[in-house]
Amino acid sequence: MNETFVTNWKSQVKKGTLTFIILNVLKNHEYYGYELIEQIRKHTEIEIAEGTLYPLMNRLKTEELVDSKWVEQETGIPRKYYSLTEAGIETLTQMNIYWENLEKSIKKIIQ
Amino acid sequence: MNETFVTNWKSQVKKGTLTFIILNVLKNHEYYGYELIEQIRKHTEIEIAEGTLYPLMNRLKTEELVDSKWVEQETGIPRKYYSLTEAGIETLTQMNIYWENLEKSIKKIIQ
DNA sequence: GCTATATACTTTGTTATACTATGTATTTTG
DNA sequence: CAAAATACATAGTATAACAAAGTATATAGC
Repeated sequence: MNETFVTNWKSQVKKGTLTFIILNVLKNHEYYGYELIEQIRKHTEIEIAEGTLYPLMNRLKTEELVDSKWVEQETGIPRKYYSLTEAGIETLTQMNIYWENLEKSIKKIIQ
Repeated sequence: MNETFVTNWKSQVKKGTLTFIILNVLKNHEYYGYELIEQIRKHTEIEIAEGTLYPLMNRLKTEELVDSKWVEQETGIPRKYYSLTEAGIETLTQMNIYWENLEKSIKKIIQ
């Protein structure tokens, strides 16, 4: 079969959806980068490479959709915690509307 | 607000979803390129640029997921009709599984 | 004590793909 | 007769996921 095609397609699907997922996850809870990867891997079946997440978080910060703060640990490496900004919440609202619409459209096409 | 971000995000979401949508549309019906754009615009709210569709269809043909045939018109420009190949159907099955999973995961995260 | 693994963040280079813009050609509409 | 719609095509640009590599600390096994 065409394994490369499907593999590649999955990676393409992540463009956009990852941003959307991350922002939604941060809606109710602060997380640090490594934790985000773990949480999403556990609760969904989506694998996020570190080389994907950290640049993504920096983009979100540049866009001022998320804020970050370093938190020193009693033991171990300091963690950078991310939280949604006001702009992030507003943007997420728009994204949720678009996604709901898209999801319905696709569902309609599939069945 | 951050309009550019959302606009850009929508374009990113299309990467991957477009391929998925096109293949699903072709599952039950043959269409020609221009018609695909129209059908999808009417039935969903997804806009596909011509400069997006035609290269996409060529990729799908190179990957042997779709086949195409020119059909002369009694009047007007000949149309290139696309249909799914066997490989296309199998690939689509895999994609549908992944999508269903992703959709559930996102739904779980959003609620 | 040493090594491997896990944690935690970063950067560089590559690749795939949507989009803008432009072009060709035919047909229909005002 | 000009403009818009139909129908396909391509070149160039921008974006984002990913692999791979690196830094640094902590822990578990031998």
